[in-house]
Amino acid sequence: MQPLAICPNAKVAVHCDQCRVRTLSVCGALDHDELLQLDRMSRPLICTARETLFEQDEPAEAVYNITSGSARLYKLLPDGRRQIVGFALPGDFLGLSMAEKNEFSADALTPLTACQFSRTAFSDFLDRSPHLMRRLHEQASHELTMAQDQMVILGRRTAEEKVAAFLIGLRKRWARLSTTSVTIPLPMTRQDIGDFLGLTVETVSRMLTRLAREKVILIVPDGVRLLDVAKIEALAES
Amino acid sequence: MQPLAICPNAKVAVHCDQCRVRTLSVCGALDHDELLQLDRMSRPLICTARETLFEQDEPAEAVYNITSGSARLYKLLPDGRRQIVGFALPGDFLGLSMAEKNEFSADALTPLTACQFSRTAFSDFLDRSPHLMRRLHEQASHELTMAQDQMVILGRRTAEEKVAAFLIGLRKRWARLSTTSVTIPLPMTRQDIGDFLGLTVETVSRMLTRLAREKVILIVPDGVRLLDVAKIEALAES
DNA sequence: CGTTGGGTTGATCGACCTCAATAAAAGTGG
DNA sequence: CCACTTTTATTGAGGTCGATCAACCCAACG
Repeated sequence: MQPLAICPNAKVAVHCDQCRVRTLSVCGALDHDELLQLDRMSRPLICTARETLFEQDEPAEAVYNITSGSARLYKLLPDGRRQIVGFALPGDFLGLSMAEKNEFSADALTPLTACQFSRTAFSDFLDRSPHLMRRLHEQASHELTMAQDQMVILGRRTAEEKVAAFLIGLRKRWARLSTTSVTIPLPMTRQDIGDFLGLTVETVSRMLTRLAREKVILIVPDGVRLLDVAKIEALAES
Repeated sequence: MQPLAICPNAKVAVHCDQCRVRTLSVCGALDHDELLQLDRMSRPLICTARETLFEQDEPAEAVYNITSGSARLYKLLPDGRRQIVGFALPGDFLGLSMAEKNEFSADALTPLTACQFSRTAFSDFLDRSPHLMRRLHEQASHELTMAQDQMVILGRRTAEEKVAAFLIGLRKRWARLSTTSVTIPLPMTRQDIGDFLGLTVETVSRMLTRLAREKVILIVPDGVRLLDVAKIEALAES
């Protein structure tokens, strides 16, 4: 039987009890019985890099529990300006608000797998499972806290601090998923980082280059390695 | 019996069934029975302008349902930079996340009244009332959506657009509370607006002056009057 | 009255953006 | 496997929007 892996080239898990992200995700709140019910409701989703999961303002037919890979969540202005409101990693739930319309667009940064649920079916299930409801709310509250932290970064930090805070924040999130590592995978482009931090590609590149020149980080393929964690945390300090 | 008013000089309502913001707030989800229980748990809170409700990183002893007046919610950086993460108006609930520590500080902009609950008692009540849990989650989801909209404003909009979007956003929120009006009360200072939008006081002042010079708004004591709603909406358009 | 906090306005500066060129990497089809 | 295109990343030169610094106004208030 094929286990669910965080690495992108995995097949979808056959059963929830083999899901590597279960304890981290909203499903962690469920007992065996509830898990079976939910399992029957889920459809596996496998998509390739660059593929769109859903689009801003479209009716939200499904909700998703990411099991592997990563995605960018973004809002577009009419003139094409883009703000990335978050990056989704394995264990993250998309559709927390159960709203009828998508608040943002989402597309895969890497090959991605997810458990997909009909939004209405999931919402009904929610009414029968207070545990899950509470867990979903905790997750939403956590997202809200992260959004508020991001507001501080966007509104009151310099370009260098933004990039440092971004790396530290991402490191923390990866750490929950795998063993803590000084190497931070960056599945997104510099443009994506810029659109997340309210900067241009060029400024992101310059700041990363500066940090590398000062031996604070080492730029590696598809990521960065932290050389001086104390220094970068000082830059990012909240 | 003294009714609960949105205007700041009101006394606290004696009973929930006279609360002017009940249908707008999380309490709107409750039936008569539940409302009575909650009523018994609540303590009235009356505080003056500038008074602090709670502070960032302190243990969260209480949660609040604002019944009149307004407050600013903000995060401080060690060096004194401030980011206002939101303004609380009547009907708003503070402590949505039920977290043990406050994620931000809050202080009153005007004289303010609220229903105060022990956080633990409210949390216990939540476990017995799925309606309220769901309503709280809806509220948190709404806050999350607003936070993401604010991220777009902070990251990808010009100073003029920021100020326009701020006015339109606040207008929408006041409209829920009172009859729609072209006059928008601004209980906060220019500094507060700047710290909300990632601008300096001077820039906020200049942008308001510019909008006034172009006859888009009229600056009045403690607020602005919208003269050209179409134009300001065009500037703020998402 | 003097004091204080909030608001406006002007002059100057600089952090980040824009535009442009180049390099490096990743696809793509023969 | 290699030309060829496309995408992504880097670097430099110059411009601009909003910040900074400073002066001043005004209303509230003891």
